[in-house]
Order: sequence, then structure tokens, then C-alpha cells
Amino acid sequence: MPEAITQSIQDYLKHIYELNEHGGAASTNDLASRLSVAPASVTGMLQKLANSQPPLVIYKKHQGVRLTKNGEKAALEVIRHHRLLETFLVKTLGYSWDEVHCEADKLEHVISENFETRMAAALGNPTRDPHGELIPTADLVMPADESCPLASLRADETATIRRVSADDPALLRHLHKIGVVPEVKITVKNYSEFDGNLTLQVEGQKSNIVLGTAVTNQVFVEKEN
Amino acid sequence: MPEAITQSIQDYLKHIYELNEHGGAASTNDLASRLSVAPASVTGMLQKLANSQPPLVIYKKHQGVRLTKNGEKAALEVIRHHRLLETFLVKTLGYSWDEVHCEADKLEHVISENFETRMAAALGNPTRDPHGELIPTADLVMPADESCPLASLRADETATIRRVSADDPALLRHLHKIGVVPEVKITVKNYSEFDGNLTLQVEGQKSNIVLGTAVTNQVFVEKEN
DNA sequence: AATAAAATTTAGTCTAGCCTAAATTTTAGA
DNA sequence: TCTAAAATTTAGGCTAGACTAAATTTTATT
Repeated sequence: MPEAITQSIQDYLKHIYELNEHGGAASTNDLASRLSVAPASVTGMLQKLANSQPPLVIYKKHQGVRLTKNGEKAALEVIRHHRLLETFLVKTLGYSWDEVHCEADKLEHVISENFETRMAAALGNPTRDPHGELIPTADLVMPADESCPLASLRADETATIRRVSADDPALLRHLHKIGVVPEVKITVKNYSEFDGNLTLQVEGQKSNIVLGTAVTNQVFVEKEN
Repeated sequence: MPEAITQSIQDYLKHIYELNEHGGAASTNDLASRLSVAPASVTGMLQKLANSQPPLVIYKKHQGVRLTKNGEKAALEVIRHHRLLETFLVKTLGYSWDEVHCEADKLEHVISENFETRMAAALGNPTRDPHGELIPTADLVMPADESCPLASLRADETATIRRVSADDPALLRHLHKIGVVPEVKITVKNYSEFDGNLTLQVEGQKSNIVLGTAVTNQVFVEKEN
């Protein structure tokens, strides 16, 4: 019989998923810092996950870790919970988009399938959360993401903001204030080759804004066709 | 500094509170069966709670346990969470009153003060949950309960149902079906001295019903003045 | 290719909260 | 009041998931 997927394991799987999305295998150190846990603790858990029945990860010493199909399903379940919860907190309880992360991080581990289903239905089965992140479907498939970093745009390009993959509440509040939120159209007025700064015209805003790469790498857009 | 109040401790305090409400001190065995834990485990936890700084319970060997002021506040916090959550699940997500208990038992430990406040506001600061249980106030005071067991009524007495303190989902579904829910008026048509059965006329229902003491002891009413 | 630095793993501990078995205390009935 | 049964506590263990310190492997730099 499959061993229990504890809250702690859910957190490991979720972060491995996110690290796998970007670079290839997730490293011990990256996981440790994301989970706020000592690297040695990560090694121990990875060994356990790799030896569980069925295995949730594929792990080779010193070479990082990847999710198995089973591990990915478990990860997507947690991510679906998280993103539905963020949406629910904003839509139903009036949270702002910079407040929802912590709350969802705790709730994601304890809600039932029943809760998930009712919440999704109450929200009209949304496909994106308040930050524009894609919500895995009920049968645990992650929709394809067509967006690219805002940082990759150049002068005169026009695009629609799709997601803001930032955690920092202060940054989120700032971006909200200057109108940099999902589904808003922007046009690049200038690109600085020295620092990568972009000058943007934001739909619905009076004056242009300048954003550095630390920010534009966290904002994802779809270019005008 | 006060030690952390873990989920496990919250569960102990909640059940000690409920046992203190009825009989005096809560016994080791009663706690063990409510918590689904071995009696020896309860003894260990009670010693810990009594020695914590500040103490959360007063405990003397073989004589059961009572909450201190601090312990009571912590218990009421959890109970407030639980009852607000039950109300929220019914009102906002369309749960039926027999489904909410398990879900609330998990969520009660993880929601923030922010969540509690927003939820209470969204519900209009309710004073009772879907079963009619009183909800502790935001400053953690339990309102006085004026009700008495339905089982204590006799023929010709009329009363209003205030709460249904039952856990069993099947019983709850049955009571809902026959209209035995909070705020409904009932009249006792007959009392049987042999088995304690009550024959009731239930407001809004066509035919009378007969309920045994196993049920009437779990339903609480306020008599007509 | 040598070596220093960084990353990772091993080894050994710790804590919370549970467990069982055995010992003890309390309670109830003859 | 004595004794059997019930309730409770003690003693000793276990597991998950964290930790630190030390050992090892990998990577990067000269």
C-alpha cells in the first residue's frame, strides 16, 4: 500500500515541481533554501521519497531530483489546492493579492476533495489564480503556459500581462498600484541596454513607468500576434 | 516565553473545555476516547500542559483536569474557529450540516486571525453555528446557554429548538429530514414513562414524530415562557 | 592537473506525540 | 471492609522530520 503523503512531503513535492519547471533537476541546496530547512534534512527526505512505494521522485546522489509520474500528480494536487485557495480568498473573502500566499500555504494541505470541488464550482472553475498562475485541472493536468518574461521584450513591442510570479508582498502591492496586473496591455517605449530597464506604457495609466530586470523577470506576458 | 500551542494541544484543550462544561473535571479516559488516543498518551500530555509556562491546565493525579484561564482562552479560540468555519462552509460553500464537522476539525487549526475576522464579517458576525451551538465572541467569551435538553420536557410543553448537539452524520440527516432543526417550534404531545420516548408535533410538519432519549438528550430547547 | 570553494551526503542527536505492557490507585459490590 | 474491576500512571520504545558536525564529492580556478 502507498505510504502516507504528509504535509511535509507535500511541501517537498510542490517545490520540486516548481524547480523542475525551470531548470532540470532540483538541487538539494535550492530545495533547502525554499523549504527553510537544512540541506542535510533535504537529503534525508529525498532518499525517503525515492525509496517509497511507489517512488515519488527519482534521485541520484549529487545529481538532484525529479518527480515521477506519481510524485507529479501529488504535486499538482497541492498546487491546484493552493491556487484555487488564493482565488477563493480574493474573490470570496476580499483578501488582496499580496496577502493570500501564507494563508493558502497552510490551507492547501488540509482541505478535502469535497472542499476543492465546491470551491472550484463556486468560482466558476477558474483557470488562473489572482497572480495569473495557471491552475491545474481537476484531473491534474497543468495547462500549457504560452507566456514569456516581460524582460525579453524590446522597444515598440506590445503585449498582455498574463502572470506576476512574485512572492514579496511589498512588490505585489507596488505592482498593483502601478497597474501591472494580469490581463492588462502594455507597450515597451524604451529598452536600456546598460541595465536592462524597460520603460512601459501601461493600459489605463497616465504616465509611463520604468522597471528593472529584477522585476521584469517576474512578470510574464504574451506578445501581440 | 509561552510555549507553542500545537494542533495536538489545541485538540486536547478543546475537548477538555467541552468535558468541563458538563461534568466537572475531565477524566483521562474520557479524553482518550474523544481524542482516539491511548490513555497513557493523555496522561503524558496533561503533565506537559500542567507544567507549561504559563500552565494551560490544572491537573492532579487521578483527579482529572480543568483548564486555567489561559487554557480556556486557547480552547475558545479553537472553538470559535470551528463554529465559524462550520457556518461558513454551510452558508458559502453549500455544505449540509452533517458534512461540516470533519472539515472544520482540520481547518480550525490552520486559519489565521485575518481569516477568522474576514469570515466572521462575511457572515455578519453570527452567534450560532449551523447546529445552533453558540459561537464564542471575538474577545473569547462564551455566551450563556439558556437551553435545556428536549428530554426534560413533558406532555403539553411547547419549546423552540435551539441546538442539536449531535455528531453522527446519519442522525443529523435524519433530524433534518423530519424538521428537527434550530429555531423550529415543537410541542410535546406525549411522554412515555416506560422508555422516555417523546411524541412531538414539529412546526411545519404534517405528522407527529416519536423520539427516544438517545436522541432527545442531544437536542436542546428553550421552553415557552 | 592541482587545489580551494561549494555542494552534498553521512553519522549521530533531538523533540513531539504517540504506543504497549506493567504497576499502581481508585471505585464499587459483596 | 475486602476484593475485583476499572481507571490511571509509570516505564520504556518508536517514528517523522528536523538539527549539527564531519566527511565526501563536485565544480571552478589557477
